[in-house]
Amino acid sequence: MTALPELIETGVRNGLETLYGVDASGQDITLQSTRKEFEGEYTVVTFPLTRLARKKPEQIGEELGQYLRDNFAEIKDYNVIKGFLNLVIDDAVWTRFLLEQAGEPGFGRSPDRGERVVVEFASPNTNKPLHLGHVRNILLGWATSQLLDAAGFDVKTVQIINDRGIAICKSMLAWERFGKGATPKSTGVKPDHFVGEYYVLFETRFQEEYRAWQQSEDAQVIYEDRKKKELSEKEFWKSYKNTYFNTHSELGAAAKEMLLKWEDGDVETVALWNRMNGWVYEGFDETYERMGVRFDKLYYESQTYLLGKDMVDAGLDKGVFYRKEDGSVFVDLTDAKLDQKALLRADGTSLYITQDLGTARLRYDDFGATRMVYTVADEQNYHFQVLFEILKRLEEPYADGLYHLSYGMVDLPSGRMKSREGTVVDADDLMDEVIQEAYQSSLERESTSDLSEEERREIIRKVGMAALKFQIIKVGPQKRMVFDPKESVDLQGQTGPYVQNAFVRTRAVWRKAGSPDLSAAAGYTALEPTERELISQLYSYPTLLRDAAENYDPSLVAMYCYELAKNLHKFWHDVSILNAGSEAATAFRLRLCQSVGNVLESGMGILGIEMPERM
RNA sequence: GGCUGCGUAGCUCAACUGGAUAGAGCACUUGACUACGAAUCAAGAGGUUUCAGGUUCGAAUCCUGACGCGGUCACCA
Repeated sequence: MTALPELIETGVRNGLETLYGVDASGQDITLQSTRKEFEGEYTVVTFPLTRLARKKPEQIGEELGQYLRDNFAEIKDYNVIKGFLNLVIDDAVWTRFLLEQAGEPGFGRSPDRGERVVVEFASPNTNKPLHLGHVRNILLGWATSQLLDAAGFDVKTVQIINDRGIAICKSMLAWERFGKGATPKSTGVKPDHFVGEYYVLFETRFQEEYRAWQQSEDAQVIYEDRKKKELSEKEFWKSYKNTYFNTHSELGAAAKEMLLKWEDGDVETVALWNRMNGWVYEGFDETYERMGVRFDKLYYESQTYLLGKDMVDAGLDKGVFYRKEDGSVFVDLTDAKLDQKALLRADGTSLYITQDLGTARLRYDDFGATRMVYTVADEQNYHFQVLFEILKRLEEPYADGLYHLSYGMVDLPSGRMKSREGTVVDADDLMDEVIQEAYQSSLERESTSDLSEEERREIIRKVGMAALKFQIIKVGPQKRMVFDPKESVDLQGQTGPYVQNAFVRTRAVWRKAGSPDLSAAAGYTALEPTERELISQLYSYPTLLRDAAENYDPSLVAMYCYELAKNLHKFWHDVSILNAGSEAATAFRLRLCQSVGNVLESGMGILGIEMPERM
């Protein structure tokens, strides 16, 4: 069976040729699904055809509609409204599709492409626990990886963990000085939070030190010397903070010394570093597991930050890069409307971008992937433009398959999250809250009262996580989004639980039906509008998945699932299944429920959302 | 300031990439459970798509300008 959109498009082209004698092979046919208020499933827009056919849009619609109806059994009828030709598909097409194709295992998924893609997401620092920003990153990255998997790619998920640098040294120093040997175990604090507390403690102590110093004579001299008219004293000290850290601060000096010792491989320092990072990973693993994401490989900056120098050499040989007199290496990207960018310092040490060059190659060597997706917030758009341009000029074999999955930051109603103002929303707390929310909501219902405590807890977990995940994933990646943690996460309306509820209904009716004989379904021919709507929606699932994958946009899948669930609810309300009046109708509707349920489970599964059998 | 992204109902988001009367949910008003599950359904109200021009059969979408809000402009990561 030819896919309907292709069938219609070629039909239109043939029609144009037959009716008007014009060659429409190069003509784009504007085809869309028919809006709800009109009859039909597909709509051809005839405005663009006026130039070819040299007739009015209405007349083209009329003539084309007749041609299509007469020549294609699939097209049963048509109607024309202004420049829109609405086509009514024969019910036999829908029933055949439902009974023969929609139920196939893996329906909607594309066949194997034999192409590998690496998807990076999460990639946190190790000095603090994960927060709401990471949550969006992780959900988006994971869903995209599953989406690409459904589109036939061989997907590997990775992250690069920033486990080195001054930040973790601050935590280490604070723990060493003020921790008195406390451990996550001895305090009962989740290990990554434990480490984060020492990072915060460092900042607190540092601020105390800084404020005390501001009263000193030295400080006053500096202030008098450098103050600017437009800055108040308070603002001046705020802007001077980094300089203070690097020049006067005792704590700052100690932290920097610790970093140097780490870089020198000092045994004690490295041991402490390992210990504290170990705690962090233990905590992260718990969070990842709760979120339902896995990684095929972890990269650590401590092991990769020196990479990329050989690629700089290769670039110099190729003449893509150039060396300045002081020995630093640059690339000139001004002809690509980008800037000049440093790749190596004068002292030969590497930079962030150098490391990214190296890890790109490393991933290629590790996986042989021809595509790589980087899930990183849009504040790094420029960085990735530069990175990708450089890799292209180096003629790396994967250079054409690079994609920056850029996403907008998550804002609170009060604006951007700021750790200094203590407005950061913790990932673990957030999950606790939504599950608590689902628990409260479940108290109002009796539907699972016969289940064991453990089963009910599991359902509540699934419902809460679905609410959280769906709320975040349903927003298009590029869009900055507002998330209000104080406002309870919705469980009704356009939400994850709403979709789950539709799924649960499809299962409930099957439980009730027992194990029925469905062979009578073939005898059902006259579809209800709500059934036709559901089936044509199922029909579009494979295309939807391909589109979403091509655009790296899981929100399209979320919206699709919502729409499908919505129609299932309407169907549920409009028609009777077990008391349908005929064996054929009951059997057919059970099949329909089954297929809708499967697709909902498949689509939501791609988003990392689990479906409960009951709720 | 240069570059860049965004601005849609009170709020959170859509709009199939230029197509029909700009759609959903939340909140608000109203109706539907002795029915296969009411975490549901149905109905109402809510809009000068920031503003001003332009392109064309047709603009939330493309172009120009203004206003507003982000991001980014290191031999930092």
